[in-house]
Amino acid sequence: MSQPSTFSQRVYEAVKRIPKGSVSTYKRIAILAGSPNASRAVGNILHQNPFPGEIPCHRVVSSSGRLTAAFAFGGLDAHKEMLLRENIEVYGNKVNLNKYLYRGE
DNA sequence: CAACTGACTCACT
DNA sequence: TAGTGAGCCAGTT
Repeated sequence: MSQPSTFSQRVYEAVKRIPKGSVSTYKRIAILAGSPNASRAVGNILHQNPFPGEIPCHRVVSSSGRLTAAFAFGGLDAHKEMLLRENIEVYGNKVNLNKYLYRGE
């Protein structure tokens, strides 16, 4: 736990770090995981979602604040509902990154 | 071991 | 504004 071996492990940790009421982008997670260009890998890893409930993947959106259409829990609709539940306003299928984006510390 | 896929992003037309 | 192409990374087959 002190030394996450796989990139995926680091991705999970980064996603879990996102505070409630905030969102993060795949790119941001990739950077936190150690690879700024691994945005694709992040999406793939989250899609596997080995720990639904522990990994708030619904707080992870694309770089433009767009929600994912292939959400593992039920689709874009479920994704939107979860964001609304976190007090995050969703415009159509997008969120205001300028307002909800978690900039880390 | 090599190739393909995929919740991505950026740039150009 | 919208659509297409190329580049990058990790995991799976």
